[in-house]
Order: sequence, then C-alpha cells, then structure tokens
Amino acid sequence: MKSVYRTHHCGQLDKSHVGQEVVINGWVQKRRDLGGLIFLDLRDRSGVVQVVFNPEISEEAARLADKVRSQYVLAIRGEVIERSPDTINPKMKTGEIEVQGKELEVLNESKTPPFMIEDDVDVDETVRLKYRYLDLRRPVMQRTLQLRHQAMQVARRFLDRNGFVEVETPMLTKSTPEGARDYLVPSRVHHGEFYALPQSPQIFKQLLMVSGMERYFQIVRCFRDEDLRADRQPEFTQIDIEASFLEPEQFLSMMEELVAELFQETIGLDVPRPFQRLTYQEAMERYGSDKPDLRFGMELVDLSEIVKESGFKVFASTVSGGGKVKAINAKGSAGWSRKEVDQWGQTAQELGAKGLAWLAFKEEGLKGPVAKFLSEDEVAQIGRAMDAQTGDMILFVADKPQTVNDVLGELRLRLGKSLNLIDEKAFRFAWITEFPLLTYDEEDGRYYANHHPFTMPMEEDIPLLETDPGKVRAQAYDMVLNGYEIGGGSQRIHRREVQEAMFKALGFTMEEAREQFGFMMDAFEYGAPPHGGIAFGFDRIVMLLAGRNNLRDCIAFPKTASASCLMTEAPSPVDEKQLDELHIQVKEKPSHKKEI
RNA sequence: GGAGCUGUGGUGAAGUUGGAGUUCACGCCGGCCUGUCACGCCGGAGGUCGCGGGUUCGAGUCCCGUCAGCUCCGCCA
Repeated sequence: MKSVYRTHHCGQLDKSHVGQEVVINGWVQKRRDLGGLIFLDLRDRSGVVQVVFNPEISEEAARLADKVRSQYVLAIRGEVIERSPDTINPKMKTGEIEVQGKELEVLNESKTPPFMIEDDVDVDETVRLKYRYLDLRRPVMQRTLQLRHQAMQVARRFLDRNGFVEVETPMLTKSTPEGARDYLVPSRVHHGEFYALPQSPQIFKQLLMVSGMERYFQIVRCFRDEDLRADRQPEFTQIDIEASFLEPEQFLSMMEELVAELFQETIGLDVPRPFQRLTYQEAMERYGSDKPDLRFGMELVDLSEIVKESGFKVFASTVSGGGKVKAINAKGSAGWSRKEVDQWGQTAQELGAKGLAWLAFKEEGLKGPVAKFLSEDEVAQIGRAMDAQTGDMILFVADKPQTVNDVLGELRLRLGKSLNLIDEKAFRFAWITEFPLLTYDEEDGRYYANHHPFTMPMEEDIPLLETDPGKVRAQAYDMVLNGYEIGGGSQRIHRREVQEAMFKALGFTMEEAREQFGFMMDAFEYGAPPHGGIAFGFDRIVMLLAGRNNLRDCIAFPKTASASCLMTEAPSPVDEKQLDELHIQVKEKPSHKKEI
C-alpha cells in the first residue's frame, strides 16, 4: 500500500464511489467467515461499511483477513463495487455497496473487548465506565459527543457574533464560605493554606464588567463538592455570560435567541419565542416547583376558600390554622383499585404529607373517604375548580403551604409519568422570575442569599430589606426546560447603598463584608457599570438535546454517584512525600462501629 | 448522613422449600462452509455465586456486617 492511511471514511461511501479505489481505516466491527469468502464490517467514526475478501481477487488479503478479530485496527485498500440486487442490505446506510478488499494491513491487534461495541448494548454501567474508552467507541456515544461539540460551537459563534469576548478565569482561586462546598487544593508555597476550585466564575465575571469588558463569556468547568444526582456531577460545564449596559429585558431576549439557535442548529428544533414567564410564586402555586415541567397540565388548585368551613374537619382546621388545602386532578383515574389509591397515599406520606385525601367522580356517584363530609355545594365548587369530569380522581393535600406545594408538585410529576401525560418529544421553555432574594436559616438564625450576595433586589422591594428581608424579591431568573433548570442568573447590584443594605440584611457589618469580599467591594468603588448575567448548565442542555436522562451519558469521562472515576480510579491515596511537601497530615479514619 | 434497588463464567439473565458451580442466550477458541450482514453447522474452553462473618450435616439461596453501582432524600442554584 502506498500509504496505509485513508482516502475515504467508511460511512461516506455510496454508489457514487463505485469503481473507485479507496483506502479505509477503522476498527473491525464484525467478521463473517464463510470459508472461502470473508466479510468484514469496518467501523470508523463516520459509520460502517462492508468489506469482502475473495481469495480469487487477492489470496494474500484473504489470508490476512482470516486472522483478523473484533476491534482490530485495519487499513484496507480496495475497490468500491455495487452489490447485486439480492445482496443489498437496506438496514445499512452503505448497504448498496461494498469494498472489495485487495490489500489489508493490520495496524494493531485488539484483545476481545469486555462488552460488544454496539448501540443497544445491555451491560452494567460499572463495566462501561471502567472501559470508558471502549464505551465511547459505540456510535451512540460518538453521536452524543459530536452533538455536544456542535452545541458548543453554536454557542461560541452566537456569543462572538453578539460582541461577547471569551475570557478565561482562574481555576485556582479563593474559597468562599457561602454556597456549595468547595474542592480545595493545598498550597505548597503557603503552609496550611488552600486554593479552591471555582464553583463558578461569578466574582471574576463581575470584575470583568468593572474592567470594561462589557460583554464576557466563557465555556468553563465548575466544581462543587456536593453529593451527585442523575443531573448533577461534581465537575460540570457552564456557558457563563455577563453583560453591561443592557436592559434586563434585552438581555433575556438575547439569551432566548442563543438557546433557540442552539436547539435549531443541533437538532433542528424550532423554539417559539418569547418564552413563557412565571414568577417564582406562581410556579410554586401552580406546579409546586421552581422548575416546573410544562409539558403537561395537572396544575395544583387552591381549594382552601371552598373547604374552609367544610364538615371534613381536617380541611377546615388546616385552613383555620394558616395552612392550605390544594388538589390535583388525575384525569381518568377514578377507577383506581384500593391498592393503587393506597400506594399513592403512601407516596404522599413519604414525601411529607400527613395523608392523601381523594374524591373519585364515578358514574355511580362520588367515592372516597372525604365524600360524605362534603356538602353538595362544596362538591359542585370543587368540581368546577378542578374541571372534574366523570371518571376523574381528585387528590387533596392539606398542610402548611410549603408542604402542600412540595408534595403535590412531586405527585404531579410522578402521576404525569405514570399516566403517560408527558410528550417526550416536546420542549417547553420558560423563565422563572422574581425569586426570593434571601432565605432565613433557622439553625444559624440569619438570612442567606439565595443566589449570591450581589443579586439586585426588585426596585420596589428595596425598602423591605430593612423591615422584612424574607419578602424581598430578586431580579433573578432561571431558565427552565422540561422540569430541569438549565440556566440561572440575575441583575447585579452596582450601587453602594443597595449593597450595604444587602450586607446588613445578611447580618454582616461592613467590616465583615470587607473581610470576605474586600477586593470585590474595592473594585465596585471604581465605577461598576450596571450589569447582569446568566450561567447555563451546558451538560444538562446536551442531555436534553440528546434525549437522555442522565449526565454521565453526555460527559466523556464522568464520575460515579460517589464521585469516583472507575477508569482512572481517582481519587486515590498519594505518597507520604507528596503530603509532606503540602504540609498535610491525614487523620485516622474514624471507626464506623457504634459503641453499645 | 439516610432509604430503596442491584451484584451468579467475558457480557446479559434464570436458579423453586437450604441439597453437586446448575441452566440458557450472546461473546470467545478450534473445525467445516464462496454472498453473509443477528451468517449457518459441529466441537470446546471458561466460575472467589461482590467481600467478610454467622446459622446449618449442608448456603448462590437464611441472618449480620461490609464494599461497589444506580435512583431518591438530606446537601447543592
């Protein structure tokens, strides 16, 4: 072979190449030895093509092909030939042609892989993660990584076109006590001191606004040492954005455009704009969640007014005690068996409710333990409020307002899945706005910033910072898609007196604030422009683009639920010498056995 | 930190009432086979039943502990 390297990609070849001599490279997907004839399916990242070795064409190549095994890396020179009609494989993209092998060179052999390299492989994830490099050979994983790449390019192009400048910020930075737990990096030079890996470049991007960068972005790794979930990894990627001198409305609209372009140019989805808006309050009341899945209805309805004097004492006393009675309508579920009803009731209790009251609108009349306590008028009003038809099942929770929303919100999601109400192909975007600025922590006896301490309150709520901080709404917004938070941001405080009021509400004196955020406060005294920004959870966006439901499938080398990497076996112990240099001594692992 | 589920040749599963490392499919190895593409046929190899302890004459199976993976709560914007 003149050169063993390819002239064409496997998946590219079609009828237009018939008669051409080509060189292809790739991995052996499958070998079918018919004795005389040997068929090889050769795979590269573009796809698979069938190569046929016939000893009558090339005895040497056929002899070599006999020794080849799965996942061997090959170079094949051959002629693209049209398959006879009866041998066309309609299941293959390249099924109309095949390569007649004339020369074969084994570029590398391969051990038999621990699992088959194919899309619908059914193998324990532990094995996939241990041999991630093989897992990533599977076409579906290749497609996902390419989709991720495309999404990244679209975002970069869009932001560049709109005047955003990509600036890198430090990975070795300063630990801040609020927010998520930091990953720490010990300093060798500074005895007993530590860097922190960034939870996000929040402070730096705001400082870049002070620097006059005006529009900044970065596609950046962030780190949070908290426990994992299917949609949470300890290191993850944000599209981090900040802009000065932009009306918040202009900014949000531009971010909608970014996301719409991203979905359009990757999966061809037309995203209607502007996005639906819900205030935090509204989202909690109607969906029991600050990241509602809007692909289906089943909204929470407040029935407190209707049942406040009801003969059903649980309802009446809950309302008079300051609680709420709310319900959802499980359409068409009046026929649930006793067992099913009990199971949902148990779920409600596991979620924190005292119980789950129910009312079934059946052909033969109302059923349910609540039925006989409700007046005809109450039933009629409930029926209207819930839009109840015959065959519907109304599920009630009576409790503190927050418990009611939490429980019904979660029940709504589970029922939505179990009743198949969710259109899996739909993408429903929304902004959630007017988040509470602060949350009171009972244990610490103080308020904490929900977003971060530089989030701008709503203008009209600023006076409340002194009188009723818990009521202050923030100029903060989350972008929500199908029940996932895919982005969050805010307008930032750029006025000194507002920042002071904020720190006061957080219980910091100006001196204490200066200790923690000194450089930030210094900077803000040199002319901070009005600015705001957002950070998108890039991995989650890719996950939704790819139609998957866990982040591990969208990250090349992810961590397990216990934050380890099964391939590299990180984290791992290190040499005593390394620890010495870092002035670190590891404590004895405490015994888990409890004294009796 | 807590709860649930899972762990059996390389992979995926089955294993009943506690009675022989037992079965199936895929893969792997060898042989035969010139139109296969889930190739076919014949033969073969391959096991720390996650790990440790206990109960028992006897444990894949029952009990306790532990490790790993997944999902969720707490935690996390």
